[in-house]
Amino acid sequence: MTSVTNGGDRADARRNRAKMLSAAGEAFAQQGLDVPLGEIARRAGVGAGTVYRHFPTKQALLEAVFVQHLEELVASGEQRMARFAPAQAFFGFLLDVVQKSDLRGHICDVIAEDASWPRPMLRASVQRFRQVLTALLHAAQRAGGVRADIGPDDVVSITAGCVSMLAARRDRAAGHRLVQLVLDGLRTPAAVTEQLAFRDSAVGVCADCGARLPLQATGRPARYCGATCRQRARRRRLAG
Amino acid sequence: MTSVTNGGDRADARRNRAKMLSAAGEAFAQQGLDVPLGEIARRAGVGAGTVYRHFPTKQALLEAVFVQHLEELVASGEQRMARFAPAQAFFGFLLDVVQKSDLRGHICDVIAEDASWPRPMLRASVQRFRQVLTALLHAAQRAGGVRADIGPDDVVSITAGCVSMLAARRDRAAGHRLVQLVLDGLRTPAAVTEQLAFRDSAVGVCADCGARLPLQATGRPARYCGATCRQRARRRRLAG
Amino acid sequence: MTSVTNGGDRADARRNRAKMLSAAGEAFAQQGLDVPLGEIARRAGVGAGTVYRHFPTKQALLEAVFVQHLEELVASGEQRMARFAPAQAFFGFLLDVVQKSDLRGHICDVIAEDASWPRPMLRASVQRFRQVLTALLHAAQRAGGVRADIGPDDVVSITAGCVSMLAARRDRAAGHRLVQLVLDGLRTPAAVTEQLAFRDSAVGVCADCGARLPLQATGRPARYCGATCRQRARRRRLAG
Amino acid sequence: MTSVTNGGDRADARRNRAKMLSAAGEAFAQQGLDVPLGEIARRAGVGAGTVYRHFPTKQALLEAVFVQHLEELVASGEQRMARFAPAQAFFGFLLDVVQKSDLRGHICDVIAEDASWPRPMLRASVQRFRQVLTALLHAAQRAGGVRADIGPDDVVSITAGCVSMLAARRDRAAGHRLVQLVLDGLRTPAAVTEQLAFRDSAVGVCADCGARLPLQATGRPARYCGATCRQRARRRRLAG
DNA sequence: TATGAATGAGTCTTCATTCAT
DNA sequence: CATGAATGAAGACTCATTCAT
Repeated sequence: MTSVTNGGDRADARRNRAKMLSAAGEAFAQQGLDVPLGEIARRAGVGAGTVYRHFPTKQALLEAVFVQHLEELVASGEQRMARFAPAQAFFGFLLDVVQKSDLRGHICDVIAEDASWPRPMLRASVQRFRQVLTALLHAAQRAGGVRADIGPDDVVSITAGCVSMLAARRDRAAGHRLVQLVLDGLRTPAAVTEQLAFRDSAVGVCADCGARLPLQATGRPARYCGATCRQRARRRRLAG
Repeated sequence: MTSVTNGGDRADARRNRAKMLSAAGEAFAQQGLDVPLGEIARRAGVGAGTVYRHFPTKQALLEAVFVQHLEELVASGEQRMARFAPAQAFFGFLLDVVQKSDLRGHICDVIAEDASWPRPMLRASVQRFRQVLTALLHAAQRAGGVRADIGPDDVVSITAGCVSMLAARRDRAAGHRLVQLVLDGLRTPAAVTEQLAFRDSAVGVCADCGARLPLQATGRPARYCGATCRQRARRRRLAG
Repeated sequence: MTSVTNGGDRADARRNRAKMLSAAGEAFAQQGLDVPLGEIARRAGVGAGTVYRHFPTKQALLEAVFVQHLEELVASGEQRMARFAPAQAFFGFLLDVVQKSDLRGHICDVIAEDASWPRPMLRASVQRFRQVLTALLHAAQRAGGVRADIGPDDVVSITAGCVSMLAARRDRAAGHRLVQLVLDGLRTPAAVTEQLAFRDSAVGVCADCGARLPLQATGRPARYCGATCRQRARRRRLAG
Repeated sequence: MTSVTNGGDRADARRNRAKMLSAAGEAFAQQGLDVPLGEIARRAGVGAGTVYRHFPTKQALLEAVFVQHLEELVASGEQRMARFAPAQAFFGFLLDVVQKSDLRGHICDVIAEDASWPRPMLRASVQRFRQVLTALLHAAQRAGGVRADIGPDDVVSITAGCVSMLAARRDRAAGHRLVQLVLDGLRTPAAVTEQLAFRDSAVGVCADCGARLPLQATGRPARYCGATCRQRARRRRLAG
């Protein structure tokens, strides 16, 4: 569906395309948007011409990478919307966006609607992304978990800022704490106080996505809102 | 072309150097770090060779631009430290850093201590910058205006994030509001609640830097902590 | 995709070959000899590999196009030799060559004996072409319709020049007039004078190929030497 | 005046520019318009970047070559117009054009007014060229030396054809004879007959440009109309 | 066998850096 | 000392040709 070339039915071609997208994503993230195409080709283990067969220009390749990234985020957002409480879904989504946007912050320029990226496919993906984001935001606002004076553009900007914050930080754990701190700024003042109170006692809030946890009278207090967050936190601990 | 005295020549050279630094700063900000050196020379109204006489490589020029930028920030920070109350000085300084770092966020990579920038002069400037920042932070923390669990690195990261936020935003006023929101996250929980309360009644806090204002029983309530912030806010209103 | 019988497969292959030759001819004519092979394959509706199955290199394809072209011209020349009076046959043949060599003059390089085209098949075709041309020329010279101081090479050169003339001209009718004018230069001086006199009265010469017409005492004077020329002229009038 | 760069005052730069133009002219003529720019740079003895400093694209270089060529022709035409009798000037000019257009006929595409060459400088040169050509043609027609039913476009086409003729011919002398033959087709029928008669007796016509010579009663009959044609014919003999 | 994906050498073009004027 | 011309290494992109499916 996201292919630039139309009917590439051959299995090897599809595999190559995936290899290139993945290699390009890593290369852009590690070496910046100026990484030579030859480097991407080398990482993907193909010739330069093969890259051009699939993506007519370097710009097209970059856009394909972004499109793929956005679509993963959209899928994740839609799942959260269906499974979690509004505020939990919203903040979990934002964390997801920030953590998966390792592309040294270059993704920011794309998420922020920018007239200089006119390719229709990318534009459509950006729109879908913003739709999901807006839906999550409004639901969370209706549920009282997010300040009412915040709009989708604000959320996008804050997200972009968090990505930069993370990119500028070698210490991932510290970075994550900061992201939490910044995102907390989006909560309603009441919710902030609540959060702070809870956090002081280290009880009642998911240690990963920050969503409130149902208080249980007995048993060991839950630290995470579910298996997903527990696993994510664990991976983060292991990754250092 | 040559002036009357040898001393005049040196003055010419200094003026040229300033022209180049200024032109380079604008060029980097507007066209990114990939702007050709010829373009910078053209903006400065000098030949390419002249740029090389003053800066041995393009990298050196870039660093000189950053050094100048950092030194301006340092000077501003030292003034604030001398003139304002700790928290006010700290937050005013952060706002200053964010607003003057129009270099589309490229400055972030520099402020964040990075091993790939080994030039001693830049390194020294970065250190001075971090010293001022640390002093301001600790003073504000001792005064109870800033959360105690925040370190200098965190502040740098947050600042970098705010620059990105502003860069991704066409609407400057909205961007500024967001920056305020994020920086508020650094205040102590008590201070936050206070702020929020004050802000609701629109009294007692500088509308620009957010520092607390001395409550006066009579007379028109102050909106700004001083002439500087009033002027800055005015410029922002005029700029739209 | 495969037909019913093996014989059918061979027929398919022959049809494919014809499609490719025709597509290549058009492509070379319209876009020059630098047209990509992929473009030719696309025009022929086959894959690039199929072209290579039939023609080992692009050069070979080009030569096959020329061979086909030359053989059509040879066939046409032989027919004229058998059916028309010598001068009429000669000039008609030249017109044919010029008009069918729409390949923007690229054919010139081939017709002119050139050592850089060493493929035997092409060489044979060129030889056959020159044999026919020489036979027509000599016959016309023996018949007194063409200057005696002209050799086959001269005729080839003049033909090439006429093709260029036509190619440089958007107005086909005007181009055709010029070709006539140039070819008239090959006639014997006496014939030229005759022609001019005739042309003044618009009688006695085929209005298309310029061959002399038998004068008839009665009846409507003939404008063309035969149905072929009449038809050709008509097509030209319709094409504008 | 024809420079793309504006104030290239330095002597070495001007010399380099001339070297490049000359090298490019030869390269285009010998290897066609597809000759790599590196080859041109090599012939000129400069680096590839130097070519691009003077001519921003390959197309621009090609056009500069044509402009220079056209301006030489224009200058030659204007001199002839001032010094010779109309018909003599006209035919001498055409010979000049044909002989100097060694660019394997590629010049044809340029002389023939073509919308795909929109650069203003080239366009201006083409216009000047056509003005001179038209002036020469009309003067010769008024003087009765050229058929009245010929227009400037016809002359351009014929010239282009002659260039191709010459290009397809290794034997320069034979080529020259053919050009004469074709150009004679432009003379008035009366002039043709005259020419032919004269030529038979080898008296009274310039052996190079074909202009009539004043008959002298005594002394050795003149073979050329002046020193220029004599010299040109001699060069041609030596060149073989 | 036909297809079209992969290849990589070759081309145009840019630009940091050097150097003659 | 300033200038801007020259350099050439490097990058984006094309396309003839080969080869796996």
